Amino acid sequence: MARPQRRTVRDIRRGNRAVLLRALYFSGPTSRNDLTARTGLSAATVSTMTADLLGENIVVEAGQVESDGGRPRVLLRVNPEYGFAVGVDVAETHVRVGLFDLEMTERAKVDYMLRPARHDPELVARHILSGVEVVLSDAGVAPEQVLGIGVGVPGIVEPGADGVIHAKTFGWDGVPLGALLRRGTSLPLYVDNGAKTMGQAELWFGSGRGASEAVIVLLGVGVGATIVADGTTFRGVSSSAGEWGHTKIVANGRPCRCGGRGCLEAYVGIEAILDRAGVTSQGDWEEDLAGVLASESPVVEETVTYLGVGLANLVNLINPEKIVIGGWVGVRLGESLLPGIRRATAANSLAEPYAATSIVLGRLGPDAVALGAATLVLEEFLNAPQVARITAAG
Amino acid sequence: MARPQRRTVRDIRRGNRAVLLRALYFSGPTSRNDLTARTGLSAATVSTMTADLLGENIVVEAGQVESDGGRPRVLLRVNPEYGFAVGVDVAETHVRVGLFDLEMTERAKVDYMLRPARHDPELVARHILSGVEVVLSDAGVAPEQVLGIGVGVPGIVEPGADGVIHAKTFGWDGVPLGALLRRGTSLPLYVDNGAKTMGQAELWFGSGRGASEAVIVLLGVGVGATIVADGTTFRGVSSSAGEWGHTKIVANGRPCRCGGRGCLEAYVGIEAILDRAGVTSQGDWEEDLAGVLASESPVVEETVTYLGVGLANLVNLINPEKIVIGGWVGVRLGESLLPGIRRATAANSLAEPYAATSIVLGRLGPDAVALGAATLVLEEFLNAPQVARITAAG
DNA sequence: GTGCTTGTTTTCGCCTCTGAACTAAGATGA
DNA sequence: TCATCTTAGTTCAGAGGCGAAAACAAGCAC
Repeated sequence: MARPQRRTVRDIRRGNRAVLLRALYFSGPTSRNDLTARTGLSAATVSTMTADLLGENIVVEAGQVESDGGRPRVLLRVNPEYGFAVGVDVAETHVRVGLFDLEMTERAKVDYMLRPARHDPELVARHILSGVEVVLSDAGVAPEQVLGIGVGVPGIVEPGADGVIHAKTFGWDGVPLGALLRRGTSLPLYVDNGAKTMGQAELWFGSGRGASEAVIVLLGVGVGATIVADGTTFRGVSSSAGEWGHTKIVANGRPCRCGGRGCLEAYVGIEAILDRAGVTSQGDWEEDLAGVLASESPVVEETVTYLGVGLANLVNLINPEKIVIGGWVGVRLGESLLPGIRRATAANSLAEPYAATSIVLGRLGPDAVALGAATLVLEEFLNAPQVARITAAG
Repeated sequence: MARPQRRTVRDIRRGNRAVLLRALYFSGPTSRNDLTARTGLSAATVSTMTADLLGENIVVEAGQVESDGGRPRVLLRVNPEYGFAVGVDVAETHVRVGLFDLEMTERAKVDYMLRPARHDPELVARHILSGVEVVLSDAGVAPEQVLGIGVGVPGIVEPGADGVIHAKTFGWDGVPLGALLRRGTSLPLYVDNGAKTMGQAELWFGSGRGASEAVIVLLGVGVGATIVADGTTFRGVSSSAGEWGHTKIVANGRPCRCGGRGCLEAYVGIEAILDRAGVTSQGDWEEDLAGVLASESPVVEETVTYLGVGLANLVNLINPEKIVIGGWVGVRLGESLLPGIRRATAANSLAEPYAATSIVLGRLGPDAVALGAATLVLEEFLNAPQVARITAAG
């Protein structure tokens, strides 16, 4: 029942080109010979296609490897400077703009502080646009070299060209951030939920690397998840899939800031943890959390249990091969409590799917949101290199 | 990060052939002219391809439609008798074997009763194999005409050729039903969880028809779900995705027969409903449930609430465009309580994803499991018609 | 230098799609 | 009755794509 999609002989070339480029990107320097094995394409096709890519400067040579008794292999790699991607993290307290080359090395970045409760959409858009200018000039990159701008934001992002956002905690209800940005730039824009961009980053460059069915959970102020099915982020019909933090684990339980009751976030979100521990925060949540973890408080054990229930629900429903625990709260909890979290998950899930899952910690830091946002641009580039280039130039 | 998959020019033909056949199958009698519009293929391609399909007897003519002032269109349809599919429902109390033509019209069926607690795998396999012989001879269909056998079973089915099953309630732990069956037949076999085959049936021929992102839930003795992503059943890494009945909605809640606590099934499974209502069953659960529903018992309202929580978790996590409530308990509850179920779901889910979801009742009866199992064969046929035929013949 | 090995490119045949020209089959109206 | 119009379906030539195999390239060993 998959959407009918006619194919013509040209699509093959495009598809195989993407396959080749992906192989080249993820395997690092590789010879044409290796590429035939990796992609399954014939040597002939690899040869002509790499010739094209070299001619377009998308791929460059990267030395040789002598072989015992035969012609040496010429190594190829994706040209990291063929183009650049901007990644933006719009968070509660700041807007961060980073410029990345194709290898996702950060070339420049700039932060703008946001006053809490001052999340004027126009201001945020201005920060992003001026941030783009700043990082470009800092890194000496021309706008024509930029393949696109990825933006990670809190809340739900409607599908569609306007990038309309609903973020209750932000006071945004129907803010067309994409449209606001498009007034100031003609570069391709990709707006997505920040938990999803972080998930994207962990999937491509962090602990989720190589997984095809996975869930990357984000534990921080908010609680969310990125569900990965068949190697790509699952978005659901209106792009809001993955709102794990507001699934209920205690029917009619603790009230949540979303207005509901018994949400997972109302147990394992940072505010909930501190509240349940009876901590009145002085503003530094990280320190507060460290205090709770160092204490003998039963809240710690309870938190592990609740988290285990939440994770077990994912195990039973999604049956992933890997669960990555990310977000600063998640990583902090995991550092000392991962074995307990695994036990709690096992206790609440079915044996078969649990046995198929490995639960690991994320290994990217707080910059993962911006990196993941830039990865949206990279993904587009790898899927259809020439098209992305044209759009960017136009 | 999707699996690299090289394509050659031949794959195009295969893919387009599948596209064409699907269009023909789901649109009913259609002219070549309509097919060009529906598939996006050129008239030339449609012409040569339909000629092939007519030659192979996969497609047949189905009359004409006169047009005002031009050559009349010749209607085409899939030949319902090109091949047949066997669908098997292995349930707690019986094994049912049905023979379906390509239009999924049931041509013959046979039931075998199972004594409770007498679920010998060998016996079940023998029932299935002799059932296949019976329905074939009843319908006068030769084995060579059968494209495959689909089997829906309780529990988790491991991916792989042996069709290994883990079904706690059945007393099956690692039963290789597929391997047992293969000893008695050379036809292609498809073994899948019964909730998934039922979901498949509702998706293709029932209330889920046309939905691309959907969840079909099954409420009966057990509670499960079929998650549909991009038009196909999502299975997870080891084929056990969708174990919704054992997701927790009350941390540390009521004990469940799976050994866990607070599972959804321990609140809305039929045994749980009756237990919570204080009914001691005489054996006729349908009557018992009717009694509970007719009473003023608060258990009814509570059940609606718990079900709403479970459904809301799906809404938040999966963001489907449609939720179909199936299974005999689900349909019975839904008949009178659907508005309340919708309210309870709304109360426990986020506004945006809830607004994007419609919650409807399943419209296929208890035969949906066998029908869905046969649909597994149909799906294979539509995806690669010629390959399926060859396998069946071999 | 001559043979051997291995990597890369070129040549050639086959396959698929599409646009355009062409054929088929009925309606219409003088 | 028959020329003309309209719409459906088929045929053909051309372009683009892939793979097998032959050809070419570039080292090593003796």
